[in-house]
Amino acid sequence: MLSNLSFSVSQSACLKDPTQSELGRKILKESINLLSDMGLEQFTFKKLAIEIGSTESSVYRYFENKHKLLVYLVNWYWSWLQNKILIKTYGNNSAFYKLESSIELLASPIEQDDTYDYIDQKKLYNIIISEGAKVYLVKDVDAENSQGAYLAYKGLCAQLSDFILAINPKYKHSHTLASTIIETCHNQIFFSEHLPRLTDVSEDDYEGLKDFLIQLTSATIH
Amino acid sequence: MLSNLSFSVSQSACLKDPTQSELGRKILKESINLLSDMGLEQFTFKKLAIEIGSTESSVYRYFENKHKLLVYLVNWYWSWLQNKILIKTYGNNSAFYKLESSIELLASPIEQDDTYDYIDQKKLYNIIISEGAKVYLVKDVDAENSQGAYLAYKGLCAQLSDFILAINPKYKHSHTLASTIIETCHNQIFFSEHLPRLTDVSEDDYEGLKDFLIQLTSATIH
DNA sequence: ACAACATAATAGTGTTACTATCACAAGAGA
DNA sequence: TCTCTTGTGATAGTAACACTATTATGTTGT
Repeated sequence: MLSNLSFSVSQSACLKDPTQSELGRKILKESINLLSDMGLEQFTFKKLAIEIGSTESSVYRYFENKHKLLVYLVNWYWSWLQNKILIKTYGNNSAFYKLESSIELLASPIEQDDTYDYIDQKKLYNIIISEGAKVYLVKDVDAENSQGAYLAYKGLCAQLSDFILAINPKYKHSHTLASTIIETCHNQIFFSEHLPRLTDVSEDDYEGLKDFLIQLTSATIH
Repeated sequence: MLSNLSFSVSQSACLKDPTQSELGRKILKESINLLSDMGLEQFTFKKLAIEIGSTESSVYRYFENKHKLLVYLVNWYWSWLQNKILIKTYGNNSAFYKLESSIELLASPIEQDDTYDYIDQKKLYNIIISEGAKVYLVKDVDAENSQGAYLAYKGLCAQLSDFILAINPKYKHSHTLASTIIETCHNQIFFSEHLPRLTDVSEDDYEGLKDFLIQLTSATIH
């Protein structure tokens, strides 16, 4: 069954696999709640420890610091999304359908997938939109990159790039366009919620955003 | 002379106008150096104070905190850039030329403009690319927005939006496309330097980036 | 000569981001 | 049963950070 295809999350961001223990899963669950509520800057391991009824030092056994925890969560999302795309585009559909489906998955409010009860995907999606870029907008991006911190993002980008090239093998900017689609999606949702003068997308108007992205993509490729 | 047109920077981000005193100008100059070198997270007022041979408390008389200082600098850049665009597109040129010129200014290595000797524009451009998004990716974005922290960005976006509408008055996503162009420009430069698998733009290949953006824009609008 | 102002110098506070150590409980193997 | 490991809790401590407050000093304008 394709729908049961599992995916793996890179363990390079954590010291110990948080999915394998009760405390680890509580850390994931509660950090998603707190990050989604208060944002990365206000979030601390102290607050998290209080929330899960544990201690700072216990949290540090799983993650070196809050940035690594964010990297883990963002990677989880990228891996999960790529998996969703693979499932949806499996089979011999047209390349354009595949790209369109990917954009739809990227720019859609998440439906909860209860396979992972320690991950609230709607809240995780909020975190991606508000905090996602912070995983790479850091001084030691190169060091983290060489440790594989962004492999899942690159995988997703490569996937979209392949769909683009299948539509037009001569298009020279498939990766550029792929990452533009991904980033624009999050930016525009953020703008629609907080800086509406920067966009024509209305709050929660995912259809409008999809239309924009699909029209932009297909016009650009051809 | 249009080239001498002056521009004003919103003073809402600072407690006292830093351009009006020797210490204020030193704060601007040295904070640009430090931010460009070490990034926002490692930057502190303590380090800045040492660098300018002053004290933390003196710096606090100009800016409430380092985030406000970043907001000031980013606003300075947006205002300066919009001014550059106004100068370059003045007169009855075609709308497409105006949009193309704007993209060129956005996606170009800065030539130093020595009118403001306390602002190193090349370093400021680096800060925009690596830290720019952090001015709005914060929890209290709505509060800062209502205090006018992003007026310059909105102004620039409105400017590009007008050019887009002059080309095709029926296009429904002029603001969305405008902010997409701006954000994509910075993202892709960052990717080309740090995460090359996410882009086809090579490091320092500003021409390639311009070509991508102009082709994307003109294909999308028509 | 005096007032107003900008800056320097110093001190202090609460929080953050860790690191270290020790104690304890559960389970696994000998 | 004994012991060894593993995971967790409890406690303590440190350096840096993000401020706030106070007082002193020097400079400028009237």
